Amino acid sequence: MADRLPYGSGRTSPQRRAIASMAEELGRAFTIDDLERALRRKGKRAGVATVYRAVAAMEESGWLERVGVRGSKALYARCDSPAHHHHLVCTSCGIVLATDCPLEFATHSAKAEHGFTVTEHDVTLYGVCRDCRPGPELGEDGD
Amino acid sequence: MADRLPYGSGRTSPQRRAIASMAEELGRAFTIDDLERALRRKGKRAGVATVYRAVAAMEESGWLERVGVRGSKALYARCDSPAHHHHLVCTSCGIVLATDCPLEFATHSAKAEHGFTVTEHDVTLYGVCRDCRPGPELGEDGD
DNA sequence: GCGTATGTGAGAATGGTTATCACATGAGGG
DNA sequence: CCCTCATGTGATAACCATTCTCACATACGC
Repeated sequence: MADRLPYGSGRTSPQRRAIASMAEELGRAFTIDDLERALRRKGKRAGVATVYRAVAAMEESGWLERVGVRGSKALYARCDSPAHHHHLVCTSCGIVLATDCPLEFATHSAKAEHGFTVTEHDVTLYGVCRDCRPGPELGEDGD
Repeated sequence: MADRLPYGSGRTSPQRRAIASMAEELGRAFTIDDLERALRRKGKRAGVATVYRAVAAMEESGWLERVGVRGSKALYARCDSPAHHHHLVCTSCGIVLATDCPLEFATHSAKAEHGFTVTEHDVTLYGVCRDCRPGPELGEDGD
């Protein structure tokens, strides 16, 4: 069901159309930089700020999802299923496979389901510990 | 107790001693900034670069571990167990609890084990997909 | 068509992190 | 002890992904 609109209630524009169609076309995880480069390669131009804004809007609408980082750049990917899930990002080709959420699945299930060999994973759970519930944010960061 | 040395084979220095002891003392997840601030509060001074280098060295030696981010800053925490595991980071107080690795555990187990209420989690598995094994890194980033 | 809320883009600003480089110092050997 | 020099320090500049600014352009409801 891809009838979800890339920009939700936002406006469309030639740039945004190009960006959305390129994100679709890439079919794998990409950085803002990848996206810009791909656009340029197709003769489409879009300022950096515009690409960042467009990607933020697409993420906001749920049409795109942040799927981790590559180096110091954020990684994004098209995301069809509205249901909660997680991602298998191939470090070789960048393909992104969706997989069910419950953390019960593990490395071997990734392998069984997708033939995907997990070599690294990053799992951190955020929440509130026993002593803090229900406390405020750790707001003493001052920045 | 900590028979593992904070700096592995590296040298020690007043600054590094202060930094390591402060990391120990904090007893919870901290950013470089937190660490610096805590040092300053104790009258110990250490340049930014020094703190970054010290933390990098401590991470290298396995004495410290990166346990995610807070905003745009990297989060670190003392890490005793050499065994592979994951972290429960309290967004309220920053306490870090270690938990066994296998992804089979889930939200409810965090709750059962630690009284920790998971409100968010970030799970991404990196590896090599069926079609790529055994391929090279996705090195076309060009920067 | 008009008006205006919204998108665009060049460039500056931000902010965490890393590199530079001159200087200081820990620690092993003599 | 003292020398040596590999290694650590720190002020500062550089880096770089991302965000902001602001003047201008344009989508789209009326």
